[in-house]
Amino acid sequence: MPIDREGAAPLYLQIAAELRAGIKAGLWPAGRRLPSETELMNTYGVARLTARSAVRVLARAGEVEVVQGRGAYVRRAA
Amino acid sequence: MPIDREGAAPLYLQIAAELRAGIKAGLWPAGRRLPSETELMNTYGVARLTARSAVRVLARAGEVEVVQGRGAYVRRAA
DNA sequence: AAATATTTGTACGTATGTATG
DNA sequence: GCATACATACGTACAAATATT
Repeated sequence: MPIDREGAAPLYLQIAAELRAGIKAGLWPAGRRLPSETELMNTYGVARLTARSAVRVLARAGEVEVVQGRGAYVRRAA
Repeated sequence: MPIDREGAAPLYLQIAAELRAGIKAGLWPAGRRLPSETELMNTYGVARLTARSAVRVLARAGEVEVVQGRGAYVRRAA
């Protein structure tokens, strides 16, 4: 599902939703690393800040753990 | 020509231009290695990312070839 | 062979400036 | 003014490839 640049929701929330859907679908199981910010930039055609903001949404919600120099890792569901 | 931090052009483009000028002036002939990213950092007083970005400009243009663990080598003009 | 140093590659953290709605 | 979004730039950390000792 491509992101909608005209649409209502902010890009970073759309991407966050995509990531959530991917996690739920088992695309990235617990312990797996999410795509890097650079990969998200390329995948969605957004700036790094936007990619970061998306990942941060999941991090704040405790769904992933972000580690400097490594990446964002999926936490096992509680 | 020192780089201009206030100026219009982004630092990495200014440095890229400097490197191009050096190549054209024969400072680094074909096959020679450009200064390393660390050297560029020190020479221009910039961060590594900025030095990298400058070299990448030339690499994308096919003017140099970058090899991990070695450096950026000047290609002979076509 | 092994250890160390050099150099590029990748990745996140942070800050600032600009533009738009 | 504020939130969103892009671009630039510095900082930090670690991995991978290469070169040297």
